[in-house]
Amino acid sequence: MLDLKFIRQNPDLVREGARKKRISCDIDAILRLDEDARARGVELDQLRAEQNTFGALVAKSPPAEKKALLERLAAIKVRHNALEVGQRELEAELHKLLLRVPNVPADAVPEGKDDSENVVIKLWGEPRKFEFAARDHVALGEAQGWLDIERAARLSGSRNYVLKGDLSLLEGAVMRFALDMMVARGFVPLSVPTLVRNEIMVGTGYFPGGEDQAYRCDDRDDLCLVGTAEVPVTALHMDEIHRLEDLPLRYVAQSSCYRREAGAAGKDTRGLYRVHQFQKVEQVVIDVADPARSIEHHQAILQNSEDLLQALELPYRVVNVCGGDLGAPQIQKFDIETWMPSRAGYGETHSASRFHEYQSRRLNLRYRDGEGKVRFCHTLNNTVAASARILIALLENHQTAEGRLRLPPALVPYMGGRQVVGRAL
RNA sequence: GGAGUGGUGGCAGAGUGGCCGAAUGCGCUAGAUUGCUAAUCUGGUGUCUCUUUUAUUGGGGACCGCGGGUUCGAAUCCCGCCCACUCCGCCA
Repeated sequence: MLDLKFIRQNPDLVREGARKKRISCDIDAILRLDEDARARGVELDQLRAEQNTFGALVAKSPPAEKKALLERLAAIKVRHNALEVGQRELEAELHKLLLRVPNVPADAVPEGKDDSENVVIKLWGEPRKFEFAARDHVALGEAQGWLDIERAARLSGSRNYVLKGDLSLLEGAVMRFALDMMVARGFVPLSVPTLVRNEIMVGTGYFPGGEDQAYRCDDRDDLCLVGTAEVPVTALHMDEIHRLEDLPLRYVAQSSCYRREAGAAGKDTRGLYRVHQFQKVEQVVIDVADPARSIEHHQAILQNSEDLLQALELPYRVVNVCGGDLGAPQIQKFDIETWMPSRAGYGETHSASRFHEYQSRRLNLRYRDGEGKVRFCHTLNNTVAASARILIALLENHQTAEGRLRLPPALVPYMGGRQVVGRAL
């Protein structure tokens, strides 16, 4: 959410930001409502002030004077109530619109309509050239008895999977490696709920707008399954005012992630690429409202994930996500795409976002600065490792000619000291 | 799921219709005092918002879990919800 004052003072900047993101929103309607609401607010405050002064007199007045006072107060109340009802409606409407105003993207965000116009800013590693007929992760996984998609479909429908044996262990190994790496870098590990209140989804910017992508409980419970640990971790300190010396907060959390993938029918239907449930280790940073510092954090959390991919010996590229592919909440986003031979291309595995105050304003997540002023925090997050997709990359990039799987040295200690797993096919 | 108790400022805790944005204590903070530290004394110490001022400042309004209601007036009374705790039941 943007500051209403900011919108008032920079309407063109906000309009231009929305245009760049290809998100429609009616700034003029907001400004009109805002002006109207403030005018009514002033009048309401005046009426309340009168009410307060005369009300206090009632108690002290002799009975003879009370009647006149009460009559006067009754008149005030009539006007007040009429105004107040309208004011409530106005404010509710204003808030509704405000929730949908997109954050203003950074100048460094490239123009573009969708992901095809994201700008590659870095390449690392060489895609491997196979001197044998390479299998895709499904073929390899099924041949090794590591992957069972058919039975998973019986349990839970399409886009689900069962991992078995060494692949199940490998999932745990990657997650634990990611977690350990982040803890070594000073991030505080958290285990958090994956079922959160509706309010938390709004606070982190997923609602309104993303309802179709989230699994919701029925109306017995006001709960949603999160698509990422970003949600509960970023919201952990909502409604709090942090002391300056407690910032920055650096958190890392592993969680299950749930995505409905509505509207993706027929897209990426094979294998583990687009699934309803996966494991992910996520990093979240909460710090002071300093744009330069946010940029430093952004670089740092991007680097963390690059370091992980390099340790896993997986070729990747970093893209600067263009306006049209950016979500409403982000100032800027870098995606990391990892080489996946079966796609003959790079597939998105990480997403590093910078939000400024957009989330913290919704979450009422604040701190007291050096002058004692209360301000909204800046928030950022990035994937460290997301299980299903990182397994695709590991299986496909590190398969051997015999159909076995070579493990990068970083994972060897997490797989019982083995350097290769699976039998020769 | 049933029965009960409770939710007040950073924390503890008083407040049961106007004298309450809220006692008191702790914490924090500034100053005084003391060779230093500790202790003691004095002052300050919530958030949001409108308005005024170049700014400091001044004035108004709102907020005592959340949302409604009663009343001229609500932290206080009533209703709904959320949360916590205790007991019972059920269950991994």
